[in-house]
Amino acid sequence: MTRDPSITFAAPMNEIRTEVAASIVAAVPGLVVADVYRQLESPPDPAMGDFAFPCFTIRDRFGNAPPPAVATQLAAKVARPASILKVETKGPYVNFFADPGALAKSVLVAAHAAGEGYGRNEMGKGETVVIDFSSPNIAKPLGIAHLRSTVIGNGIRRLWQACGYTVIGVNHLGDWGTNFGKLISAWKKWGSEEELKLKGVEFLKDLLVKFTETAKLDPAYQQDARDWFRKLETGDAAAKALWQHFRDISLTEFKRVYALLNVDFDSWSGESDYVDKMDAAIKELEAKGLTSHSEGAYVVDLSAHGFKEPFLLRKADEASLYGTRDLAAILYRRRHYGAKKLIYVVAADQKLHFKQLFKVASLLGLDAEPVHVDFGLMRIVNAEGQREKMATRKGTIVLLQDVLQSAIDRVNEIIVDREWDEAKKARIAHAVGIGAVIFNDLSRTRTKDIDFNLQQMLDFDPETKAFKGETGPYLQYTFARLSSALRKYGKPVSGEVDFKLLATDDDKGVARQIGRYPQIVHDAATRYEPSIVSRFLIDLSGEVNRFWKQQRILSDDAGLTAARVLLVSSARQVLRSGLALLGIEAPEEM
RNA sequence: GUCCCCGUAGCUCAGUUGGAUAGAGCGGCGGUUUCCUAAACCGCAGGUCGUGCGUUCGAAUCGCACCGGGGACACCA
Repeated sequence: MTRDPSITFAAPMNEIRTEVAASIVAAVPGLVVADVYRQLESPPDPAMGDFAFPCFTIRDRFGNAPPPAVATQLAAKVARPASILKVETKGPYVNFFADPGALAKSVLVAAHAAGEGYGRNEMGKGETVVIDFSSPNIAKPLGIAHLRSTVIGNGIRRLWQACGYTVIGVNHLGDWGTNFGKLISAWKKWGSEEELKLKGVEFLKDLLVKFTETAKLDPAYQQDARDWFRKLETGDAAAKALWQHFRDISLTEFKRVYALLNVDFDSWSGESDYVDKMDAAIKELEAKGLTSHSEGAYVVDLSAHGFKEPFLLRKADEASLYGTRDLAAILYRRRHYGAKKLIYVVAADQKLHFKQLFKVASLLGLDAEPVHVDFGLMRIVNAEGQREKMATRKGTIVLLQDVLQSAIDRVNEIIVDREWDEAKKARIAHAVGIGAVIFNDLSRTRTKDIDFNLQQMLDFDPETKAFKGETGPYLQYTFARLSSALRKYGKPVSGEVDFKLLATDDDKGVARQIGRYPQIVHDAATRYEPSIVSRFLIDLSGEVNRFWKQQRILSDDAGLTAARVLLVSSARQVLRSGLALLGIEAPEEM
């Protein structure tokens, strides 16, 4: 599916690939270009060629000869396409070596023509998707665990935009529920406007923790909290005013962190916005006869659909649950935005919840595709050396703001001697520090759990004062190097150059990576996997830096310089574009 | 107990959806700068792909079983 050749967009490598497939089909009657195209692989080592055709499946057309013999016969029959330099047999494979000039031309003409739009496609033209991400709980500080949903969601949002979709980014704030009964109850007992002003959300969290501990010993507290939540849900003015106050304080703090991360949302409607839509959703369920009572609660029985547990609509005390609000929200998003796809970027521990939710929604006839994009948990290693889920109540929370700040501090150590004014230093420290943190998260497959480790997150050598290895700063550094060379060049980049001059393996290595980009964007979007972009940018930067060491861009040879300037400017453009997809800035200098 | 995710070099991870000799980064050892940013580049060392069966011309990749880590399993979100 990710290699569906019917999806066409500016993917220059695919043109040469099609030529290769056509040449094989011409040599072996009966084969279909699309099939052969799909079977073409990239050899594990560029020294083995650019495209490889495995001969295992066409043995029957060669008298069931062993694959290596088939390869030899096929190679002899293939008419070499124009953009292919040579055709070689290696074991069961027929390998095609793209002509460096032809490869460079096909890639760079496309990249230059598309400009900043290179890599985008029109797959989703006219369609809308809603993506729910970040979605923190009010009255708890943003912890490092919130980083995952925020940056993965932001990445997916940008990827789908790059595929032509209209994307609505929703921050579904956790601003409703029994917790707020507890919080109000706690506030009535121990609240202090002064402390709240001083400590902000941290103070609200302390109140909740204190309440939870006290309530363990005295059940009367629980009852008080339930009463307060009921008042809140039935519109009690005093309760509502306090809730609004806590919400405002939290939001102000959250927005500061989002600004640091360069993340924004189209909608901030949280759970509370669906309180007045829950009854309508429940009525729809009732109209279809899907509701029932069980153990005092009001539920949707899902046992006929392979679920042991029912979907809870109302608790025994009539109070709503987050599932009820999620149900109202999913219907609203489909109807209000006309979305064909509803994406939820939420940790893997909620898989069951979303399976149930999606099932209930489909029983109501939801005609959109809901997708739970799950990701691994951020774990913390506790005092006994055991991994466990981070939890606000256990105090095992690392503040996101603190992590971001220490990243920025480290960059400041590096650039302290640069001859820049303070504003510029601050700007670059911010871009690079935040880039390090975001990339660290987005560079691994999203379903894997992560052990929180600040040291590892900010892989930093105090001796040389530098970030090392496969990091955000590595990509930014590569970008800055290229920017520097182009600044020095100082002239407009021409798209009309002699591509044959880009003849070295180093030139070809860079061009090949640039050519992969459109397919990378497509694959990363359809697999909801920003790390595909991250890995690609590492590969591209590796090629660029190897090139940088081995070759010169600016030289006395005007023709070669012009060609290499085009190559390098395209690479730089892809770096900036790819980093932007990940939500990472690309400073010109660092 | 049932279900889900993960297990690849000392550490952190890739592995083109079943193909060639399993690749990077960090850490270790050794190199590279009269020249566009050395936050870089090159080389060396380091692997029974958790274990065992099976499917296949071919398995890190698919199936089954087991081991280890994490998570979920109705009135929290």
